[in-house]
Amino acid sequence: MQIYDSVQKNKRDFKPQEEGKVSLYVCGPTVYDDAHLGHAKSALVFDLLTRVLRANGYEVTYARNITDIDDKIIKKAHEQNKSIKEITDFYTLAFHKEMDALGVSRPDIEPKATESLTAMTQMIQKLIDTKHAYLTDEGDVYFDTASDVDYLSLSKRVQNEEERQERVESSTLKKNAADFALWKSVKDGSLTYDSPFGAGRPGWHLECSAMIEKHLAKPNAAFAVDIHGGGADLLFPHHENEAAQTRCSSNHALANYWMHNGFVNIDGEKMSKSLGNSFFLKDALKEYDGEVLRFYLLSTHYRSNFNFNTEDLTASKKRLDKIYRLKKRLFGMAESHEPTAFKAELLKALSDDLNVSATLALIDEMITKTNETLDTSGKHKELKQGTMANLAYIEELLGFGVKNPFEYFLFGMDEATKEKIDALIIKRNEAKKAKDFESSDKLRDEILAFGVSIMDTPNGTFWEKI
RNA sequence: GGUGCCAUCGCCAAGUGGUAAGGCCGCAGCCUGCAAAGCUGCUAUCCCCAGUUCAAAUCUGGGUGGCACCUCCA
Repeated sequence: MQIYDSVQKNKRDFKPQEEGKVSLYVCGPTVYDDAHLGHAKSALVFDLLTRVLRANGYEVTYARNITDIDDKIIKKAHEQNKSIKEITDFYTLAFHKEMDALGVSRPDIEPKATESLTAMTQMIQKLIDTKHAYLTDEGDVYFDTASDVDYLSLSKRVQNEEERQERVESSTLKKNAADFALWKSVKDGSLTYDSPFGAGRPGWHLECSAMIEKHLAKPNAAFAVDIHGGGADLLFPHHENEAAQTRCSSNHALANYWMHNGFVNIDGEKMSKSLGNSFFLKDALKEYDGEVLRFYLLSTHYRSNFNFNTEDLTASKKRLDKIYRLKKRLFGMAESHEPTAFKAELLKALSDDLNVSATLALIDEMITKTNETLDTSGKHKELKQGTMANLAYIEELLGFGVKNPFEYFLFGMDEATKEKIDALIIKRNEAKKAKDFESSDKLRDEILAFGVSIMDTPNGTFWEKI
């Protein structure tokens, strides 16, 4: 398997530290608002990664955190006159529901900041003991970036002299502009947690380092985790700071491989709430099957920037439809347990830094070839069983085609409408039988008006929601 | 200003030295009462210029045009 390392900036052969075992940590959401398409993209990318790693025989331990301590959460709680926990529980539940709709498997470990405070304060203490952190007169604890010779080695940023010399306003009492908070003292009576450094709240960067240490790191390994992932925006300062905290408080570096997924834009513009509906995942899920969104968001390579628009989304839906039509065509067939060339090629393509485009090309070629053979004559038992195995592998690796194919084509249709359509189809077939094509075509137009397409086959007339 | 990424058919998008995958759209055809679905065929020399090489979309240099990060952000 090959993985592009966004710190070394090249594709590297993947080798976990411990034979056959992979530890993966991904920065998850701050639960103060509904998830947007960018959250979906990130979750989807690392879901795919874990599937491919597992298919390659690795035993993967995947952790993705939930940030439930944050100023934005507190602000929202105040605005809505609710407790912090009400807010975080609500958005955590919503996040899970939406990820489920996208077919994103749950991580093995999902640590929360509120449940990691001991790990965090322990890490701060270590950093203070080793002179990598200092306490200010106001009770804040800052990481001393000047004490870490490797600071900025991750993002390869150059700190200019001006910045280095800068003495920040006396109120913050930071030694260096780049220094970041490990613990913020809070005296205004709002939410605080106890710590040896006084009441306050942990700095945001800290939780990931602490959680990794607590849940994934092996004491004697050179790297705390094999792979660390997240959105491209997190490389600096978030991951830079995480890396600094870990290397200065323990005897290992944070991660051997770094993976950063590209950003999602909407119609060429950076996402913002002013753009309205499609910003939130929950709204997109009202309009489209979660699996269509999954297919679409994964169809572009994870490192590229992604430009969300309905035209491309429709093209993706049509591609997914083809998988489901083949599933309908072979519905009920047994599945071969023999290895197929297709499965090997699929895994090979995905193992090349998640080359989804090459993978989708393989899938389309497989579908076309199968349909072509099926069109020519009846039998082909072996082909059918092999194809069922191929489709099952596509489900396992990519999560495409996991639904009942008949139900898939009914997305968003209520019972009453379905009954109306079925009734019209019976009427149309009667007209067809009587060779009254004028009536039957008129009835078809009525059916099409429901936003469906219909197809006459030797086995009867079927319809699909477009 | 600093750091970095990108530029392939109308649209989406692979391909990182050996002569341009795949999908959507479009056109022609098979099938069909007609359609739909499915299948077949057709559609690019890779932003520009110069260079390296037997050979470049792929390497180098210079342009031009996008974009991201540097502040909370997936």
